[in-house]
Amino acid sequence: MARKTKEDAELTRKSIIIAAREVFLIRGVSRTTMEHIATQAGVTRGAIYWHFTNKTEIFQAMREQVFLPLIDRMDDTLLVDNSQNPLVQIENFLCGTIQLLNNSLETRQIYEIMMIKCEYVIEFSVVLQEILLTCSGIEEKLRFTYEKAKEQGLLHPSHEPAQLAIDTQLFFIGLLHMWVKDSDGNHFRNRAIKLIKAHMSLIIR
Amino acid sequence: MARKTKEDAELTRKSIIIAAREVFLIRGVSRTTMEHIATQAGVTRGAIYWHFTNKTEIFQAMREQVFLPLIDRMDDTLLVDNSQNPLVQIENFLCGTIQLLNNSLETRQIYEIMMIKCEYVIEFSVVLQEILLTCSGIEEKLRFTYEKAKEQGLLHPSHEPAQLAIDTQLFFIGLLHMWVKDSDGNHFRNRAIKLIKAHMSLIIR
DNA sequence: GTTTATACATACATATACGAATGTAAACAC
DNA sequence: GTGTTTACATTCGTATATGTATGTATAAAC
Repeated sequence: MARKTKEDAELTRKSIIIAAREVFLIRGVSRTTMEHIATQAGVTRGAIYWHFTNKTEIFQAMREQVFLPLIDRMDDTLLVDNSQNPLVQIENFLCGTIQLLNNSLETRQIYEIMMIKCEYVIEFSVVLQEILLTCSGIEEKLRFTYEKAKEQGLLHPSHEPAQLAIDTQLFFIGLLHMWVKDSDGNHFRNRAIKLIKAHMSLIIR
Repeated sequence: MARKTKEDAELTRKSIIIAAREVFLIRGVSRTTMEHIATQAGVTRGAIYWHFTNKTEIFQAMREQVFLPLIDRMDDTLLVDNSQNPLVQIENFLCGTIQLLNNSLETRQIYEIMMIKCEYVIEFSVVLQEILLTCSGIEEKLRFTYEKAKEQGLLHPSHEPAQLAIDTQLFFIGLLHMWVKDSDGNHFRNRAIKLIKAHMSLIIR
């Protein structure tokens, strides 16, 4: 059909990513075909192959929409802002992530896709490596913040920042996984904020 | 070919499940075909269709091999054995699971498949429900054990058994997920036991 | 205003997967 | 020892997915 302007082309590119997200969520990444995505986006496979070389590239484009903001927000909340109580900073970061999941359908769906609608085979091993790297980054920033808390005497003397950082990180990874799986919301989604506060209260004294 | 005895048939059935596990691990559940499994098992698709109606049924048969023992072991460690310190019981249960993963290739692979090589689409929603149910069971049993600990004065007065149970559960879910993803072993696998002890030490006083 | 590159749609060739139907030889029941 | 069922292997039809090649109309470059 008719060629479109650059702006139009960028629009269809984005609509393809949105369509992919919607179909990934329902059918899982492996089982969705280019045709599924094309139909959902209201284009043909030709359009998709013009913008992306294959499905993995669409997946990566989708993933960047949530991971880059996550790291930014983490830096903002944990590293930059130095005015607050470090423990409150951590709590704010964790609660902020949950609130983001609650408020942003897009983020919520992409998390769900990445956690339970995707098979991390060799083809996706790069993604897995990136996830591990991101986790290392989170652990480091948590440790940094817990160290600030220790310096300010907010922690129990026997608690080591490194241990607390990992414990909080694993708690939160577990929470995110259950948050995603608990689509009814009764077990984890509705209680997430309370669970975070309870976790932090275990650490304070 | 020649018909085999009942024992032989049971053997091929089991070899199909083993083959499925090996292929699932490499290619992911969605991307493995019956042909892949058949080739790996040294049989034809005909044999597989004789023993199982479809791939999901093979997956379920594989899954039962680890989930039923898990629940049994949980009951044994947390509920039945009343002689020990409840907090030690919990630690033993958690460490025991990690040791099982270390010692049993089969368990390790099935966990990996269930966590990062499987897409939980509608077809597998039953599995997801079962996982949530199992988690509820774990939480309940942890709470029961933490209540015993509180009765014995082993907990800090401000710590509620219900909160501790969820915190420990989420910590452990996170640990299992990272344990599986960390195939190099440097970040989580080698440190898992230490991390569990650190987590429990946060609770003791 | 002509040319060229772009942004797709369409068509095609190839490969793969599934489930069912059919074939078959030996185990088992009698 | 014959009939029947079992435990598969083989074959077939159909559907679906992929990537590429080609067609095409227009935006943009000049």
